[in-house]
Amino acid sequence: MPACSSTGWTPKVFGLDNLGIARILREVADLLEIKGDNPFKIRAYRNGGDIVANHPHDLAALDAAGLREIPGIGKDLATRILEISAAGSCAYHRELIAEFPPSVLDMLRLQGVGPKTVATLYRELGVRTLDDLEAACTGGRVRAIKGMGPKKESLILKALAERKQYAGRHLLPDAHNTADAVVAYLREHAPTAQITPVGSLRRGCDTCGDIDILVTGADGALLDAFTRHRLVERVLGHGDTKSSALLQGGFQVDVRLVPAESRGAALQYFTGSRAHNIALRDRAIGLGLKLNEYGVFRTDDESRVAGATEEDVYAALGLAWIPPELRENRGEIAAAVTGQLPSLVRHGELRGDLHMHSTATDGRDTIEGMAEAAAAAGLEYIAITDHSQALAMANGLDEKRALAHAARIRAADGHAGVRLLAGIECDIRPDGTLDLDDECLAQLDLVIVSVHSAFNLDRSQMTDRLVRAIENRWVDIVGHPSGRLILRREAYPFDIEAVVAAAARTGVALEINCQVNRLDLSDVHARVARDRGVPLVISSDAHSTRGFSRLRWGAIVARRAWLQPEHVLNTRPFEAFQAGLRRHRQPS
DNA sequence: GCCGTTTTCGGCCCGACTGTTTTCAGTCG
Repeated sequence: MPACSSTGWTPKVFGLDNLGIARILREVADLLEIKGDNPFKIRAYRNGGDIVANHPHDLAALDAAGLREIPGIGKDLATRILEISAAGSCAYHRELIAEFPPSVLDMLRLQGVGPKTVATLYRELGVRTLDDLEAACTGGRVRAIKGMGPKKESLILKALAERKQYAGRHLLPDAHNTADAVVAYLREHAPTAQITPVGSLRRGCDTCGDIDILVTGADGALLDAFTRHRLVERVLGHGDTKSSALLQGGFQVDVRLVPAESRGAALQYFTGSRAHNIALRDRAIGLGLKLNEYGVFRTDDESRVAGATEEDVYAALGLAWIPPELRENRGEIAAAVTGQLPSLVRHGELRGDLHMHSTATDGRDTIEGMAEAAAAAGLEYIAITDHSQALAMANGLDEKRALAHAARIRAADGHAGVRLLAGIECDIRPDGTLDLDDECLAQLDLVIVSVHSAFNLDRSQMTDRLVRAIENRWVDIVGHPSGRLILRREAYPFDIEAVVAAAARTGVALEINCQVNRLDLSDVHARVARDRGVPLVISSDAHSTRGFSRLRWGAIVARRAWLQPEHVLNTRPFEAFQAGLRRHRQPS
């Protein structure tokens, strides 16, 4: 737990949270790259940005010594982070902005446009914005530059058009659907080949930028077939071992052929995050080995040590096989060295689902219908948790209706062999009080509390709101605790440490909500909760009988958060689950 | 800019593909 030491603490005026700090560090890296600075310095800043963005604790609360304890943060980065977290920016960043207008960074995001091109366009043609760039291309000025030609020019124009059409990233389930369709198509053309999606999809990241598919046991004809897939809009590259194409809907799909003896090494290489792979390569070098996508080789005589299976590759590096969801360089390599990797929870281990809606409010199906669908999904128990009155739009329940609804749920207990709990998803008002009185909440079997309004409170107000709600005697679970909508809305600002501490103190569980654009808590926050001994639940928030299939995505988030079955309340049998709820615990 | 059982300097992951070249630089993952 980070603590503020007496030295180095600066009261914040324009302070930034981790994501804000990370954004500036990454921007420094981009600007240095355009400037043509030392590539390793660029990497240090970019790496620093990744570390800050994924750090579970609020770095603004640390002093220089505390920051420097984080691997990858040295003297200079610690200084920059302190400056940014106190003042909202740093002098070094401002110096770089003075050299290159920040609008040139938009150009870096274009497919096929890198830092050298951006620098050249700016210096030779004075291109500062995407509009400038479009004008330069249509005016034929880009092709006049040495090293560029008409193809480059039309490539940039296409990239500009696509940028307008597609935002770039996609929700994990959408990526899965597209990947499944492409894999099925490839299987038709190469029935005996081994075809596996890798990359961020295999790691289970909540969004995917593109889809990587690895193929063993096929030849170039399969790549030809891939480029003829009916959804392919544009072929970005087509060689002997790799083809890239842009699909309708904005997905970029890369298909790579690898020989059988390299399959494991390629699976590893194309699955691991950049940080995980760099750490593994470092480790290989330390062992006198070289790791690339073809295998593990001895440095001295280039002889092959491993490569056919992932297990062999990790074993050659002295490591246990690491589940793909953990390959983010967040401690998994150290755990693999000492044999302390977690035994991750699996979707099939979920016995219950604690968050769903029925026709009483905004659900589409009846209590009995939900019970039948739950049974079909292999669940042993569910909680029906309709909305409370504040959500008038959803026909939310007042105390009287909530209790009448609870009676109906209890009357259906055991329907289709499923145990039913009479619950509620009760709104948390802006001041942290709840939308139903305690007398009503006390008579229910399970109470989830959620924020559905007033997202614009400041950080301390939102933190107080959540903590106050958690402290209500009858609250069992906090639903979608951060309020984020992936690719649409950032999480509201709040202090995860304070919320987790309150949950730990009271025995309240935090939810991993499985709505595909929520996945809330996130992997990083769920891991904080786990580390503090807070119980978690994985819940579908189903609004119809089809909603139970979403539990799959929550299980992936849980795995990325290093959760084992014992960390997840709804892996327990019914009675043990009930005993784990806050209302049945003895007050401490 | 970071880091250290090869340590305070001198390393730092690396190969495929494309376009503009005629041997390679830039981009991407």
